[in-house]
Amino acid sequence: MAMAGRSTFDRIYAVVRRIPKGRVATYGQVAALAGLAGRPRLTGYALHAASGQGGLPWHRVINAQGRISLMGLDPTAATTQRLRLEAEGVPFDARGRVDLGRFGWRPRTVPARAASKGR
DNA sequence: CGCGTGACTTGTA
DNA sequence: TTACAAGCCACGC
Repeated sequence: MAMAGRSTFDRIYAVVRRIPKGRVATYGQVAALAGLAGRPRLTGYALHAASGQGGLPWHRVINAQGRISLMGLDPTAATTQRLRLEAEGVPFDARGRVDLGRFGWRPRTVPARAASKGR
């Protein structure tokens, strides 16, 4: 049993684990999917608390600017994050940003042909 | 229980 | 394009 008292953090972890490989999600995106719309900071907080958790693809979570927030906090971890994403096929541009328009995660994918039309 | 801080976001200048 | 301010909630002291 256990599991009854799902903490806010656990919900965030569940969402992060759902991010497919080769895609990235923003803190706000994760927060919204976790039922915490409007509270993106909690996502960052949860990830910080999960620092060291194995199996958690925390590196797939970046900020809305397509940038790695850890830059000013833990440059070392930021480098690791970037390397992991590049290894999964997520490229960074010269300014160190990811094109969320192409590599941003799209949950509930495929709105029929609406999306397949473009491209 | 109160205050400050923060892996954030959005809006305005 | 960058910089500053306000809103938001959980954790640590």
